[in-house]
Amino acid sequence: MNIGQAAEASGVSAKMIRYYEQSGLIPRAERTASGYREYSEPDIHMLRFVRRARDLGFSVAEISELLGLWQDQSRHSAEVKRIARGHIDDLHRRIRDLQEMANTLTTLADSCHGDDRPECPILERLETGDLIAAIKPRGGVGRAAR
Amino acid sequence: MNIGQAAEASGVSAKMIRYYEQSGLIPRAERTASGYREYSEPDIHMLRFVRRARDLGFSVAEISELLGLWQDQSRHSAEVKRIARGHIDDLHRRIRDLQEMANTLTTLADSCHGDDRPECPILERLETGDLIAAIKPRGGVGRAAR
DNA sequence: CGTTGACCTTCCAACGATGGGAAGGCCTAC
DNA sequence: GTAGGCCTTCCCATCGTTGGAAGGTCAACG
Repeated sequence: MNIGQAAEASGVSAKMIRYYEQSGLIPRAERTASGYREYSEPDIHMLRFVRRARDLGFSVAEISELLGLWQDQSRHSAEVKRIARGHIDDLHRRIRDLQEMANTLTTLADSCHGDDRPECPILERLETGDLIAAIKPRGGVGRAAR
Repeated sequence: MNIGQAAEASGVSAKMIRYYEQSGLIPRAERTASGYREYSEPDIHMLRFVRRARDLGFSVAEISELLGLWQDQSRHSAEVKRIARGHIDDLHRRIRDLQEMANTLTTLADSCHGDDRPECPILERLETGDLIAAIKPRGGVGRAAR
């Protein structure tokens, strides 16, 4: 199976398949005499595993761990669960940060008339820094969320 | 005021101040005879505005719009509100995507024994693709969230 | 006046995951 | 044999941010 067909079958773009191979997440694919990558059913299986883990927001580093455990018949499920829990915590942190931003900004927007006058509490608060509540005074809420 | 002091006073790192200047978000700073950037109170004011907008998760492009309106005495608050609402919608989309991931993964993790046996529903579901619910079948949930 | 250390300057690179595109080779159907 | 659709590698861009190297400047201290 060509890389294009593998991409189609797995839902991972050909670009990303090459990238995953190059970065060591997945093993080097077999090659035909002319240099084309060749994929078999187990390969597609693995690619789908990777895509589903990506859909759950796992980083490539985490997926690398998960793939290792997936292929390790003597794994302990506790290890898998630990990785999952860590990722869930990460997701919750990001959700909380975004929610704080949304809450603050919603309060600001609600207090803005939104008409053709220039007065605007949103700009005023951004200017004075009196961001009502819940905004951490320093330390990268905006950064952590990106 | 030097860039270091401006960074201290505004909460924007010197690195980022240079980057913002270079990318056109903020105007070119005054320079001393020896080439050092010089910042005055209004400059610090603007930098603080930028930092607060970043803390609320606005992109640099959005901040550019907001800065323009901030300095435009004939602005319409409706325009500011429109940008804010757009960003709030974006935040909610990202929150929803992350929440879906967290929900699915929590369900999976809850069903995993987490002991020293290899059996693990998390890996099984990643393998089979039967991700219980709420996971969009395709189309970059994982991508959109990053 | 000289040295030292803390600052500043510009330039280049990296992160993480992904897409775009160019230049060139291969394969298949007609 | 040729067209056009694949494939290959390589480089670039994104976005916001940080790190570092190489070199200039400034203030304080002896």
